[in-house]
Order: sequence, then structure tokens, then C-alpha cells
Amino acid sequence: MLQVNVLRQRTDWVKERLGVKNFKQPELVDSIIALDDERKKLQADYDTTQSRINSASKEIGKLMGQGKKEEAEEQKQQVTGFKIRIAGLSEQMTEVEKELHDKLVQLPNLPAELVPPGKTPDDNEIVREGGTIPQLYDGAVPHWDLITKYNLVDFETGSKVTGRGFPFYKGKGAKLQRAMIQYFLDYNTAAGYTEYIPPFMVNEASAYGTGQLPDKEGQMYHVTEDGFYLIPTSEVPLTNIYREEILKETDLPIKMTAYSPCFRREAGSFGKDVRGLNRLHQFEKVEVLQITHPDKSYDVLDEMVQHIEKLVQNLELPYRILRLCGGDMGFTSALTYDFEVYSAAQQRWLEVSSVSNMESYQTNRLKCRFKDANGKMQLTHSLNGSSLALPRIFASLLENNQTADGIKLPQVLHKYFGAEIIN
RNA sequence: GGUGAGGUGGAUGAGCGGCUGAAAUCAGUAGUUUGCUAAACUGCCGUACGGGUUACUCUGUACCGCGGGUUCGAAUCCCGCCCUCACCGCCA
Repeated sequence: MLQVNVLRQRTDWVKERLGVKNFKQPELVDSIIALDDERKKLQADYDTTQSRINSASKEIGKLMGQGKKEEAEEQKQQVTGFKIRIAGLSEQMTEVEKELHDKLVQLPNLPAELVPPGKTPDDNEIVREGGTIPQLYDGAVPHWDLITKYNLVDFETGSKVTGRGFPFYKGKGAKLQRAMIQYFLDYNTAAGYTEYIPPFMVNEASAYGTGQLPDKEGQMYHVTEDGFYLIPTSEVPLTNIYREEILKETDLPIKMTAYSPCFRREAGSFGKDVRGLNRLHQFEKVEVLQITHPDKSYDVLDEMVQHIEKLVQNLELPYRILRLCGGDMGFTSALTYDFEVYSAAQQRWLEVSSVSNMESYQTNRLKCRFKDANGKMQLTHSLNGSSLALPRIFASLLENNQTADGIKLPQVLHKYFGAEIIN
């Protein structure tokens, strides 16, 4: 959620930035400011009226003490009048505040200066590429065939037991998942991230705090009986740890990592290119997340990108890093880098990580602040990234490393998997 | 799920329906002093939204788990909900 003060102070700039994100209703900014003006007026009126009630009430107390009943009664009459007024103002304020708020949450985060303009994934900028695209042997096949060949994942039974997009991993497939989770977490904690196992469901306030609500209501599984949401990413429970917290400047940066399954309804996004592990309703992911001083967040973003890049390099996968254009970025992000690995048998790039600086967009809604050296309250910045999402890493490991003898795993996974090859 | 106790500022913990935004202690912080692995003393030490100044300061309102109600007036009384703890029940 953007801060109204920023809209007021830099109105034209805000509209220009919203344009980069292809936001279609710049007039919303003006109507928000107008509503805020109204809110202020009502607030002033409410406060002075309430003030009169308060002083009159004190007066009544005194008069009663002195036994001046008649005068007290007179005052009471006055207060009754004020109270009618207050009730009306209060109602109006609630209404205006709600409308203001409803409009404010419709504004996406403002893209950073670095964000390239553009509307589609074709407009993303390739920042770096690395690794080498392997030359596959003649019998090479896509991962969904390899999965069957080595009996690693069972989609049919998953469909039977739950539904489409909920596969069973089994045997060496399950073990490879576990090995990767373990390795990723070890890699992250070695870099100073504190490991968490979060709740896999959150309440409404938390879903709202990180911006899943109201924007992505339909994307989450909702446990209606208890009002919980299945987490679409561990970012939601982790970031909400610091909801409504006032931190010390010395607490920053806060670095967290967690493994969790991620549940996504992916309503409407199933079409082509979703075969095999490319898109699922439940998938495994290890996440890294930081809460930082606002002056440091872009340095931290670079640091996180390098951290994840090294991880992808350790997995010996061909990859590229994209700087997302305004039209392809997430709603809450100010700057996002996507990591894609090349899936040699499918001959396409698969997104395996998304690293973003949210600046204060999340923390404003979460009210996660700190007191600076001057004692002033400031919003922290929040950043997060996948390190990494497993299914597509799994798919590309299979595809890129397949040989006539089996699938050769990268060296870093040997000790976790307990073998060098799947055959 | 049942019964009981309880939820007050960073922490502990007082708070007769008006003098309580809230005692006290600790922690924190600024300073004084004595000097020495620190002690004593003094000041400051919640957040949000307004108004006025924009440098600090000043001022109004709201907030004592959350939401309602009673009242001229509620941290204090009433109702609902949430949470914590204890015991019971159930159970990996």
C-alpha cells in the first residue's frame, strides 16, 4: 500500500511511475487525495466536538460534586446535542476512510527507476546469462518422460487422490526433492539467514498484510470453516512475523529462510506449456526474505540476486537473469529480477526464482517500522526471493543431465541425495 | 471441545465510573558527579490521526486484547468474539 503523503507530495511523479506499470486509472490518485482532504476535515470537526463533550463532562462532574444539580442537568442537555453530531460525523468518517482505503489498495507499488518500460515478457531485460546449454544425446526426452522412465513422480495417482496439479513424488523422486530442500536451506543458513518452518495456513489479517488480499483472493485456497488461507508462499507467514512491530535500527537487516509447500489455485492460468512439473497447485519452495533499512534495500537486492545466482551456478544449470518490465512485474514489487533456467529437452526457459524489492509497499500495510537515530519512525523495506522453487529445477536437472546411462546429478547434491546418478 | 484464571505502555506490574495516557520497578536514553572491571543522582523515555509551526516546540482527538452496549463521563460496569495459561476430554 502506498503512503497518501507520497501521493500528495509527488502527484505527477506518482502518475508517471504508475504509467510505467501500465496502470490505467491515474485519476484514482486524485480521488484518493480528495478523499483524504475530506477525511481531514471530518477529523477536525470530530475532534473539536469530542473536545467539547469532554470538557462539559468534566464540568458536570464538578457541579455534581458541589451539589449544583440544575446546572449539571443543563450541561447534560448540551452534551446530548453534541453526541448526536458526533454519531453522524463518526459514521461519515468510517465511510470515507473505508472508501479511501479501498481505493488506496488498488494502486500497485511504484516501479523503481531501473524498471524498463514494456507490457509483455518480451520487454524484460536480460541482465546476465551463465552456464552452458548442454548438447543432449539422441535419445533425450522431456522431463515428463524421464519421470515415467525412472518412476520419480506419479501424476495419475495424484489426480485420483486429490486432483490435477497435486502429484506424488516417489522413490528417488521424493528423495531428490528432500535432498534439494536440505541443500538449499544449508546454503541459505550459511549466508546468515535464520531458518524457519512456518505455519502453512494463515489467517485473513496475514493474507491481507502481505498483499495477497484483496488483490489475489482467487489465487489462494481458502479453508472456510476456520477462515484460514493455505499459503501461496512462505513469504506470507514469514513477513507477517513483523506485522505491527517497531524494530530497533540495530535489528536490521532481518534475514529469514524457510522451506514450505506452496498452494496456488492458478485459476485461469492453465493452458499450454503446463505439462509435467511446469505448473502445479502444490509445489515445494525454499524462500529467502529480508527486512532492511530503507537506505540499504537496493544493495540488499543485489546481494540477494548474487546469492541466488551462486546457488543456480552450484547446480550447474544454464540460466539467465531478467529485469522485469513494468507490465510483467508483480503488483507489490518495485523492482524484480527473475531467474530462468534452460530446459534443454523442452527448449525453453523456465522461471525458477523471482527476487523483488517491495520497498515500503508491504511494510506500510504491515506497519513494520523502526526508530531511526533521530527518534523518528520510519518504514522498513521488505525483500524476498525464491531460493529456489523446486519443480522446475527438478525438471531441468533431469532434462539437462540425462545420458544414456541415467541422470547425472550436480556435485553439490551428491552427499544429500546419497548417489551421483539416477538410473 | 469442557471448566477455571487472565489479557494494561519494551518487560514486570498497580489501578474507588470523573483528579489515569495511565502509579511503581526494571530495561533504554541524555546529563551531572564520584572516579574506575562500576555506582549514585537528575531529566527524558507509547502509537496513530488532526490543527498550528515547520527548528525544536506547542495543541486537539483516539487507543489499557478486538468489537459492541450502558452513562453527561468507562482501563474500570454489561454483552459478544479472539488469544494466553492451568486442569479435564480427545489425539499424531
